[in-house]
Parts: sequence; structure tokens; C-alpha cells
Amino acid sequence: MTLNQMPTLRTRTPRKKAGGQALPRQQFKDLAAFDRRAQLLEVSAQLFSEFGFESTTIRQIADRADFLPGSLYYYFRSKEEILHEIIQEPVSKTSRDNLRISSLNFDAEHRLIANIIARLYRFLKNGAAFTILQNDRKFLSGHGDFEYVEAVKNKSIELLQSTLNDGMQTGLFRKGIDTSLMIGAISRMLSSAASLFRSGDIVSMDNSLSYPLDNVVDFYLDCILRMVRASSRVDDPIPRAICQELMVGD
Amino acid sequence: MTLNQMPTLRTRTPRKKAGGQALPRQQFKDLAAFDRRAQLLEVSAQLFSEFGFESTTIRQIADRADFLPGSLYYYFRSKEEILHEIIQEPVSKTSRDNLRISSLNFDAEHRLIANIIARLYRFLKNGAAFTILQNDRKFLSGHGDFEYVEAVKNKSIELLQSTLNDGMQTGLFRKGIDTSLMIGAISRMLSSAASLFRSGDIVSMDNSLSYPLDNVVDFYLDCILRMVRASSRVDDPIPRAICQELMVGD
DNA sequence: GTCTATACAGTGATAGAC
DNA sequence: GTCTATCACTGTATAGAC
Repeated sequence: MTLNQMPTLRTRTPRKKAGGQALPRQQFKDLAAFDRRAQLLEVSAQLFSEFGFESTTIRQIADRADFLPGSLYYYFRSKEEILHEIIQEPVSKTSRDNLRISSLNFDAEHRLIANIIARLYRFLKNGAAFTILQNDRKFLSGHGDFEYVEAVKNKSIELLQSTLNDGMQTGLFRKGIDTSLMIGAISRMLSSAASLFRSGDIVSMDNSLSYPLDNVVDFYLDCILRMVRASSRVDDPIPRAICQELMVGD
Repeated sequence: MTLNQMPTLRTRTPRKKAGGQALPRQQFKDLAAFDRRAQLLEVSAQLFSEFGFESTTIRQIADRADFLPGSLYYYFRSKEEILHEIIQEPVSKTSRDNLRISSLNFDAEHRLIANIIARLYRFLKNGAAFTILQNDRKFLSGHGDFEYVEAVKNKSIELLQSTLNDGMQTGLFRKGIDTSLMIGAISRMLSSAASLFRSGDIVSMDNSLSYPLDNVVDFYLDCILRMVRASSRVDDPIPRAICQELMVGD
């Protein structure tokens, strides 16, 4: 299943402006309400990630969701509330990933790999949200209501930093890596995966035909390990499987 | 000299609203006009790169340049014209870099290194413009008037692609690199340098005290070569000097 | 739960005084 | 060459009919 084919419930009927008989769905009222909200969130995430939060207008969102602009405010108090709902969960899941990984009894290389796989996994499951976090970071960081985003980002950096330092000390990684530069390089590099995953032609992890996705994960693991590993270890196998189990059960 | 300390002629006098005696600068009329324009371009580039083109308003630009909004239109026909003037030269210089590099009689590794150095050099000389090209690529690509940007980007990708293929065939690079993924990874990675250069604490190339900058260039060369080189060559010296000469004389 | 209608601030841009 | 004043438009958001 590609990401673009997820069950979006995008009821693309041409919107019967008038005279349409009332649909007999009273019994699904709550479900319908939930779906509508979810649909609005998905449409918004799509647009925000594509054009940027500030450049996306309420009218654009309403158009795509077959709404009129005013009706959005039945579900959300403001445009910013929509953004919050889009990014809150991905951010808090990232935070939990960080905690889980830093509490592992693995060596630095395993923790680095687990970190990378976790990030790629989050990108895959929620590419739009992470694209927004990446592209609109200026807006988010300058805005008090989104401080929790910055906080988690800082924690992620700390985790990577300590992992790199640990690896250098134990000899798994080459000496003399500039950790600040390396963290920036790795982060940007991985962010190129987010757009990849959102292009739609990569297969999910759960799928038995997950060859293409595995390819992508292998690619990034390979590249990053080549950058940090001690020269004598560049051709060592990559212990991916053991790290991957971390993500089971979300 | 740090980038932030370049001679910007930012005449930060508190703007004498009224009663100021006329400055005796008739003889510098043309020069003054040029400087004003240049100042506006620099202020705009700064703001566009920081907040995004669409999110930056004419009034913000006017404020920072000690203008009133309407006066901007004496120098520029539109906001978009400002953007054009900011990015046109950097883009065309990038294009020339590409041509120069692809016409070299160097092997693939040397061409790759020259490519990286050229990009970093452009980032250094014009960080704001390249940040805009990076951050607002969605706007630029969806806009007919900026097709030349996309064209140069595509050429850059082609150059990298042929360089990587060449290197794999001649055995300088390891076999089986996914060139599409690798180009994306390298591009994003290098883009992290643009923001670095703009943070202001990196020293220019011309400067004899250019230690920090050299450090950064070395870092990226090292990382990228580790990603692409055949395993047997990861510890070979990096022939940087010979490639660097390409950039002399802009 | 959705629509109509609209308030109100902010946007890019213009015309004409100085 | 810069300012004043203002236009037409688009932005988010609200109130109330249905």
C-alpha cells in the first residue's frame, strides 16, 4: 500500500449544492463527525507541507475538503489549532522514541541505527507532518505556542550528540568527528527521505513486498555509517534487524 | 571578515522625519541611487531567506530599509522583481560553474570535489540567495517566470549523476550507488552548510585566517567522499587544492 | 453541521503631492 | 527620490440563518 492510497475517505462527490436528499446517516453521526475532522486534518497537512503553513489559506483547505471557508471554524478554533493537531502527535512520538532509544543497553552504533530507523519510520507514517516541521521551522521556533517542538528537537540533538561521542570514545566511530556539523549533516540528509516517502512510490514496512522501502532504509544506514564509522569498520555488516524490532507496536 | 560585517551601507540614522537639511550629495547622485537599490536588495534577501518570500511583506522590507512602502516601487516594479534580482546572478553563476566543471579533464572524484567546493563557495558568497532557492523552491517551481531556476537545478543534477556514474565505472567510487538517492542526500547535506555560512562566524576564503572555513569545507568533502568512495580508498588523501583553484577569479 | 454574509486587518500596488 | 493617501484584493475569523 503506498502512502497516497491510504483510506482517506475523500468523498469527492461533486457536492450537490441543493435538492439532494438527506443522507440516512444519523446513526453514524459521531463517526461522520470524526471522519470530517480527520479529513480536514489530512487535507490541511497535505497543503501545509506542500506550500508552507503561512502560505496556505483557509480557502484552499476549504476548497479541497468541499467546504466553505466559514465552516472550518465549526471544527477548529483557528488555523493554528489545525497545525497543532497535525504536529502534536508526531512530535510526542518522536520524544518517546528518543527516550526509548537512550534507555537501551546497546552500543553507540546500535543506538545510532535505531535512531535512524525510528526517524525514517516516523517519516514514513507521517511524512506531511515532518515536512511541515522541517520547512516551517522558522515560524514554529518564533512562536511561543509551539515551544514543545523546539524542546523535542533539542532533546533529539542531545541524544545524537551523546551517541556520537560515545561511539568515538569506544572506537566504533572514527576520532575527531565534529559532532555539531555531523548532526546537521545527518539531519538534513534524512530530511531528504521525508519527501521521498511522500512521493508515494515506496512500500510500507508491514507489507511483505517491502523491498523498495528496505532499499531506502539500507541506503541511509549505509551512508551515515560510512560517514561515522572508523575506517577499519566501513565494510562491517550493518546490524539492522535487532534495531528494527524497536519500532514494533508503534 | 564575517559575512554579517560586510559593507552594507546600512545608514541606520534614525530617519530625520522633517527639517533635515538636504545632504550635499548631488555629485554622488548615481552612486547613491545604486547604493539604495543595493541596500534594498540586501535587506530583501535577508528577510526572504529568513521568513520566506511569500511571508515577507513589502512593509517589512520598507521598515528595515527606512523607507515607506510605496517608495519601493520607485526602484522595483513588483515584489517578484526583487526576488528575480536576488537570485538571477547566483543561479547563472551556478550554471557557469556546472559548465566549467563538466568541461574539465579531471577524473570523477576531482570533478565531484570541484563541484562541492564550488557549491560551498557560492553558499559562502551568497548564502541568503541560496537559502531562498532552497526554502521557496515550491513557489519558484510552480511559477512560470522562474523556470530558469528549475532548468539550472536539473542541469546540476545531471552533472552530479554523470559524475557518479563515471566514478562507479572507473572504480573510484563503490559499485551499486543509487544515484538518485545519493544526489538527494548530498544536496540536502550541503544545504546545511548554507545556514552555517549565514550564521556569521565562519571566515571568508580570501582571509589568511581562513581556518574555520577550511574546516567546514574539509568536513563536507570528507563526509561525501566517505559515502561514495570505494571502500579501499576511504583513507586516501583528498586532492582538494587542485580543485579549489577553479574558483579563483569568481 | 453547513451555508451566507460580512467584519476587519493586512496585502501588493498606484497616483500624485512635495 | 521620497512621502501621503488610498485602491482593490485577499487573509482570518465571526454571527446568525437554515
